[in-house]
Formats: sequence, structure tokens, C-alpha cells
Amino acid sequence: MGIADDAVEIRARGWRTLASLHGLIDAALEKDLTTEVGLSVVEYTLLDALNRQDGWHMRMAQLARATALSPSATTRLVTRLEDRNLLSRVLCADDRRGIYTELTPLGHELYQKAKPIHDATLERILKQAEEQPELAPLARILHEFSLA
Amino acid sequence: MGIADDAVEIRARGWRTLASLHGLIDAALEKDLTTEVGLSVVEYTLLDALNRQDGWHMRMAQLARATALSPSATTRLVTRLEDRNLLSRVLCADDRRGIYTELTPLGHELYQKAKPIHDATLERILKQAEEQPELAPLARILHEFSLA
DNA sequence: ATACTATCGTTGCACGCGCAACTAACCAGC
DNA sequence: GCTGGTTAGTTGCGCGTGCAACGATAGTAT
Repeated sequence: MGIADDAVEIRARGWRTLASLHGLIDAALEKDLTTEVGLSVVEYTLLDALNRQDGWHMRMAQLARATALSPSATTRLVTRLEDRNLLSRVLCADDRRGIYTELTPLGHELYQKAKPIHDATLERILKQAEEQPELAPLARILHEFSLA
Repeated sequence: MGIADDAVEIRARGWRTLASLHGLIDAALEKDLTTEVGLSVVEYTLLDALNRQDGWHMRMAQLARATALSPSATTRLVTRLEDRNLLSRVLCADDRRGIYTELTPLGHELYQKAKPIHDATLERILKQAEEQPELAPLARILHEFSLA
């Protein structure tokens, strides 16, 4: 009984810590990326996902999964980036329902410019989180462990 | 050089894992809490924060911090909950700019009803995440470690 | 071929969010 | 007392999001 309650409490604490650290990092990335290169966090996440598939296409559903977004939000996100000429939609012949997306040269270029900013902010915030008692344990784990 | 690059990559991976797990948990909580008790995650988070201060008031700014929300969003969140008679605004005498909030009996009752749902979903999703290779390491840590 | 069902992506809609501008209240200094 | 600066909370506004409904294509059974 007491043990089970403890487990519940530990999970709840852990979740609060996770949410808090996530909010902290997300807000910092959002601020820095928008001011420096005009990208929101999800926009960067999408470019990053496309870039890690170097040279290869991704379908809308994959992008939705990578960004943790709904299909509709993904549609509009891709539309926004397409309007800025950062990526292009490519109809694929074998399944005419599906839509591939790929980075344009401009999109690749902007990503290269954004990545160091992203990485620097991430390092800065994690370092800062390690000095905050509630966040330190989790932050330290992200900093040091491979997690996969 | 290679070492520094590795550190950057490890951090980026860690952040993606964190964001992914956060999204997974958040979506599941959102779904279960709204369908079962009509509360969003932030709404539950706020009630939870108030409840952990048992019997004591919280100011708007504290609530904003607890929910990782902007001041304006906090105002409207509190207004929503107040309109449902789950909490009440209390002007405090010593600083007439400040506003205290406290749970109503109805709010306390709803929280008691929501908490087991929240905890069950959290446990379920964490268990499920532990079977997903990318998320497992982080999920296991939340499950087992005290983190404070 | 013809239906029937499933999947992929897109749109209408309402809603919650952050930012900037605002009001009200506190707190100096003089 | 009054003035200037700061802090607490609230509103106007534009925007991104999820949900539900939709059209279009694919797959399958008969």
C-alpha cells in the first residue's frame, strides 16, 4: 500500500520534472530560433528530421510523427515552409495519395544556419537546469547519457 | 573535436527523446482527462498545484510558473475554472495588486476524481514507453528514480 | 467491373496560446 | 503629498493547434 503510493508519487514527480524541463528548453529554443533565423521549434524539428534522412523523402505521416503533431497541423506546417521555399511537395507515383517532401537548397542552407544556434541554446539551458535542484537530476541525465 | 561533436549529438538525441516522451504522455493525459472528467492537462496541473499547497493560497504568478504558462494564459485559465466553480479568486489585503486563488469544495472533489485517472494513465503510458526502444531509457528513469 | 472498406492528406471551425499595450497598486526619493 | 519607476494582473489581437468531416486514391471481395 505505502509502497504502491510511493511509486505513484514518484511517477507524478518525475512527470512534473519532465514537463518543467521540457517547457524550459522549448521556450528558450523558441525564443532564440525565432529571433535569429525566424523558425519556430516545430519548424526546426521538421527541417532537422528531413535533414537526418539526407537526400531521402519523407511522407506527411512520418513528419507528423517526428513533430508530434496532428495530420492537419502537419499539412499547414508544410504549407508554411513550402511558401518560404524551404521545402517542396513531391507527388509520388506509386501511391498517388501520398506526398513526399524534400528540402530545397534554401531550406538546407537555413537549417545549417539554425543548427548551431539550436545546439548552443540547448547546451546553455541544460547547464542552467543542472543548477536548479528540481531539474538537475534529469538535466544531468540528458547531458551525459546516450539514452539509446 | 570529435568528442565535442559527440556531446552535441548526444544532447540533441536526448532532447528529441525528451520531447517525444513528453508528447506521448501529454497527449494520453489530455485525452483521458478530458473524456473522463472534462479537464485539460493544464487545468489538471493547476488543480494539482493548488491541492499540493493544501489549504494555502497561490498567486497568479506562482500558478503561471507551475503550469509553464504566460501571465495572460494563466488569467484565462483561472477564469475558465472559476466559471466552473472549481476555484475562486480572493483579493488579498496586504497587496491589493495580488490575487490569491483557492480550490472550492467542488474543485477539490473533481481533483480527487481526476487524480486516479491521471495516475493510471501515467503508469500505463510509461509502461508502454518502456517497450519502445527509443523511449525506454528515459521512461525507465522516470519510473524508477526519485529524481530529487 | 462493382461495390465496400481503409488510408492519406486537406479544409472548416472553435479554442487556447503568447506578445504587446494597458490599468491599478506598490515603493522609492525628495 | 507628488513624481517616476516597478510589479501584478488583465485585455486586444493574430496565429497555430486538434477535431471532425471531407474528397481522393488504394486494396479486396464477389
